[in-house]
Amino acid sequence: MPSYNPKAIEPRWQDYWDKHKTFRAPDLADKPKFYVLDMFPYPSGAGLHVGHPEGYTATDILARYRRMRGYNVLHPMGWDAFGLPAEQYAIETGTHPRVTTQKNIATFRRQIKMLGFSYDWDREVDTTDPSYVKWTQWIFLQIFDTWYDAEHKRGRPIAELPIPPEVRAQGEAAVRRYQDQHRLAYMAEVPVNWCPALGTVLANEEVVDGKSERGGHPVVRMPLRQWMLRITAYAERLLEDLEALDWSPAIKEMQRNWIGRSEGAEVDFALADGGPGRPAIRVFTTRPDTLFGATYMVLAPEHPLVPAITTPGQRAAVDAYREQAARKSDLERTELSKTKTGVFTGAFAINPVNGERIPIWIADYVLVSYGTGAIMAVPAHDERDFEFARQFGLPIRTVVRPPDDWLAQTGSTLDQLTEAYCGDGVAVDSGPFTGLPTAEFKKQITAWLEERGLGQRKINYKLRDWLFSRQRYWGEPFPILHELDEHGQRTGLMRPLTLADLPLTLPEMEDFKPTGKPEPPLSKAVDWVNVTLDGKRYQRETNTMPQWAGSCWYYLRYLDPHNDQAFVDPAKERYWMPVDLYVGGAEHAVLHLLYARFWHKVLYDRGYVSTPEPFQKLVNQGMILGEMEFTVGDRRYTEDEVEKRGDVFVLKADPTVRVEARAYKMSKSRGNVINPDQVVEEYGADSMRLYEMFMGPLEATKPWSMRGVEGVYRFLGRVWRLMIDERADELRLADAVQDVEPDRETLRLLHRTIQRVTDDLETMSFNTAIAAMMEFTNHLTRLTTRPRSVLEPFVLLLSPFAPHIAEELWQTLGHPQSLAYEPWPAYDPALVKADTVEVPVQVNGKVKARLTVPADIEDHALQEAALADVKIRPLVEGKTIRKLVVVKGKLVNIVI
RNA sequence: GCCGAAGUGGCGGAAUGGCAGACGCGCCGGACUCAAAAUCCGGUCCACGCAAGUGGGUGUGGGUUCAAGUCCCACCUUCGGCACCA
Repeated sequence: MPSYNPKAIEPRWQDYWDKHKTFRAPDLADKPKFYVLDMFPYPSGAGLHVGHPEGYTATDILARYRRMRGYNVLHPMGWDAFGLPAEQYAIETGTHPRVTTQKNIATFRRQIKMLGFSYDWDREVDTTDPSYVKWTQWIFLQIFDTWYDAEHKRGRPIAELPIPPEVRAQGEAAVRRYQDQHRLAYMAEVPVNWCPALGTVLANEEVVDGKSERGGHPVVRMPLRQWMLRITAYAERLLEDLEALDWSPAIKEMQRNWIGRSEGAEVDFALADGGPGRPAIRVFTTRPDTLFGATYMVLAPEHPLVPAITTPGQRAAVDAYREQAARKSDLERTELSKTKTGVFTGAFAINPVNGERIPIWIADYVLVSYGTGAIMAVPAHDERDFEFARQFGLPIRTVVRPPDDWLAQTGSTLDQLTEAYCGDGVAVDSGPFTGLPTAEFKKQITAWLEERGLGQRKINYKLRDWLFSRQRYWGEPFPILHELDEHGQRTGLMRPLTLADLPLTLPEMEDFKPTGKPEPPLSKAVDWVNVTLDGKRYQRETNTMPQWAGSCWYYLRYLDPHNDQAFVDPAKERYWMPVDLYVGGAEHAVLHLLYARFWHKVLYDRGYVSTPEPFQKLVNQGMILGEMEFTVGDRRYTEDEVEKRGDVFVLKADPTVRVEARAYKMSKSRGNVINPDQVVEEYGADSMRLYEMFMGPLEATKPWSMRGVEGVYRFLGRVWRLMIDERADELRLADAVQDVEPDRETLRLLHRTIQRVTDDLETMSFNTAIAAMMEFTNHLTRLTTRPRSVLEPFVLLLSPFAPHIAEELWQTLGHPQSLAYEPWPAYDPALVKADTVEVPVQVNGKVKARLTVPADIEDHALQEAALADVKIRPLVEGKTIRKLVVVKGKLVNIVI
């Protein structure tokens, strides 16, 4: 096989690496460690997508590079294998999800192995494996066993939760209930997103525009008793600790927005006309400085005080509105938000700052789940309140003076606003606070309210507690038993399983279909559900955990995947953590990363991990789009049929027809999906890897191009021919390869290339690293004798990118061992420098001449040479030189 | 609407404030070949010109600077995220 034949080379080296366990990472080595992690895939039935190898190749290159730099590299792969699609498929075909899942994993493993990634396959994890589930359940029990000590800002064992004496006085059951209310994992009756088509409840995050994220099925709201994780307790730390992480500003911002911290005040509005016993209405506001402008209040329709305050005359209208709101999904609530709706309750409240009576309304633009579920409405300074006030003819009172140009621009006057002014300003019409700027007002009014017991400073978050249960079969069972009384009814008390009881595996069931009701399929496994323990009867929890559970800690299991005594050995955890580089798609920017960070912090508080954050550096690879398409309406054209005229593409045949030229997201329906199997079949894994890295910056969205793959394939062919005799029948070195000293320029270019590739690897600029190697290859191609001392380091440079061809060449160059642990080539800075350089000479910033001068030329010599140049002299003669800029060894600019 | 990222040849893209377009694709020409493919060599931002050359050019308009794709201000477009969060 004398010509480059990846099909012959690649499987052989993959076998070699497998057999020799070349990439096995020793547990605890003296070497510095480097933990480089990919977001593990969900093994879907569709097989690997070209998007997967993009991130995997990037991390693989760095893993191989770091090994050569002497690091102990941890580079693992596994399967996020619980999840809806496998179960959906199972329901449709009657196949057990375990069967489908294992089949899909086998496909994914084959495809990933065919790309030659240097994973330590001994560390492979599968979230559905009972030995993995065991520890997912164990971690859940740790969360269950933890309460959040707000004072010390950390999670602590539930046994350390202070029990108020009045609770203790009520006895053992009361204490347990009190504890259960404070656990980080707790059960609550919550309005959930019930999806009838999927037969499950979905997390808020799994609902997009009122439809299920998977499948786009409609979702309705209904109250249900569910498991919740108290992620909100960690909101502040999740926010603060972002600071020190080496993540892209975009992702950090997305997480910050999701957490949605806002600072303000809670203020109590007393009910008018009420006796001393009537409760006050508490609102949250970020603008306590606008209290004097509050002209009405709004409660969420679900607010618990609504029935109590509604006057008889308004009851019918209020009840009707509440019922209507309850039926509406979130989608309908927002979609119909063009015009605001609401109903007056008939009740009035007293504005605490001025004693004014203001009406209390209910409206669905106020959400029961945020803040206190009630607001004070300041229509002059809040867009939503302004719109509502207009709708219902409520008074609008300006209490912050807008800037004059804003008034002019909007056509407003101080008394007649045409829209709400939401900016800062100086207070007007605000009693004793009139004249204060917004920030100062906020401070003073908050203190004023606190003194009088009317309010206090308050921080609120958009982040909600995490709905953690699903009504599905294919997930981790909760390791929880519900206590039954003598009548077989649940008492509400729970008993966690112990480590010895784990893993609690799924019962084998003939029928794992959803029940069609919010009753989980596991409830049908009667034998499994009913348990007697220590003479007491229990029922197992029949919900299962969501897919996120397994992915919240898999990066820890890789450290010690076969340990059956602990989820990870503490010494190994200390050695490897944190993850030095985590690469994956931006679709996980918020949820997976936030959930994993939350679990990690709980484990950290409980002393099981040593770092407060799991992922030190995070990089999101960009999306790979399909090939460029030229379309007019639905009609597609080829590149040859169109041309560019000015800024747009038109048909060659009819230039009046404008052609849409762009690349689209790959999708089955569009028919533009690229299959990695085919690419590897045709060009080999090395070309696939190289192309995905050469397309452009890792983080950019970029279109696929088969011609581009061909381009890098040709490059590898050129590299091959640099060293291999193509005409020979046997694999042997070309005659041009000789043990001679390289010429000066070749040596310089070699060192320059080492420098460029090394620097680019450090900054993950893979595309330019490849360009540098291409340039060097072009130089070597022109040489008739090619020194071995140049080719060998070059092969090492190439090896992280295209490992199969590099191993093959390395072996042919006479090395019997894999190059995986060869030292990375070093460059000599002295050799990188050229002897002479070309320096442009500008006159008034325009290049007019070029000088070839010694690289280390002194400024004054360069200046003289520039002025003396034949092209420059006539341009400057007789003119006054106003300024002369000399950039050392780089450029001369003469300003006249 | 708000937040974030990005706009450079026919295409993907490259450029610590210092020669815009590296590298690759495509295209044009040449060599090799009976021929083709493959390969190798050369050319390829646009306009004018036989040429030497001249002028223009990094989404638009301004600004800072000896010098701006790069820095500042305003705007336009595309992509991604959030979206009644008080």
